[in-house]
Amino acid sequence: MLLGMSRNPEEPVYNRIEEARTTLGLTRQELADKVGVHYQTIGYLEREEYSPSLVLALRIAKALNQEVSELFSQTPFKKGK
Amino acid sequence: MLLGMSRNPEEPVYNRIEEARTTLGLTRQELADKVGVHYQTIGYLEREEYSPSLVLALRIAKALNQEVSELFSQTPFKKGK
DNA sequence: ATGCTATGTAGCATTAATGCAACATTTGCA
DNA sequence: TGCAAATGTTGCATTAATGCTACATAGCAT
Repeated sequence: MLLGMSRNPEEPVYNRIEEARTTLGLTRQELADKVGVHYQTIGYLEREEYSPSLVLALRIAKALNQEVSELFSQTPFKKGK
Repeated sequence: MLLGMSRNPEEPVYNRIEEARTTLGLTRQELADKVGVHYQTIGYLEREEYSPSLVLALRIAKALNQEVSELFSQTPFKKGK
């Protein structure tokens, strides 16, 4: 009825969170504070260990002044946008 | 320690899935098949009983030929777009 | 009326997303 | 060098999202 094996979903979602975050000179902790999650959560997302809920994706997009479609994609991003 | 009370989250996300779906003349079952979920799941989303994962939101947007930001929002939609 | 199709609802099981704590590692800077 | 901040990683608990089954209801044909 239990197993300590979370972290590692099925369907990948690629993102540019780290790129957009560092562009704004923000630390993970600061971004986490802005969107109201733990700083580790930002880490998991940047490393693409799992994909966010839609609500979180919307909050992050707003915090980073980007469109959801500019930040997240089902297909890998090319270099330098 | 348990309660059969799922269905009913905290933070609402508004959407136009039903509007976009009927515009295309699709049934819930058909949309569900296109995005690979249960037809009830589409129902729960349209009634805004919970919000989708980002992956599902991306798939739905693609199936309905819309931008994620056109389909989902943290603030209610006005009438007729 | 009968029947069919689309939709609403309820339960319960499973899995992914997130919180949170603890500790390792890396990097920059005094 | 060493310290401190930022980040990586692990483990476990909790909750939301989804699957799935079953049944009720509503509308629209024939």
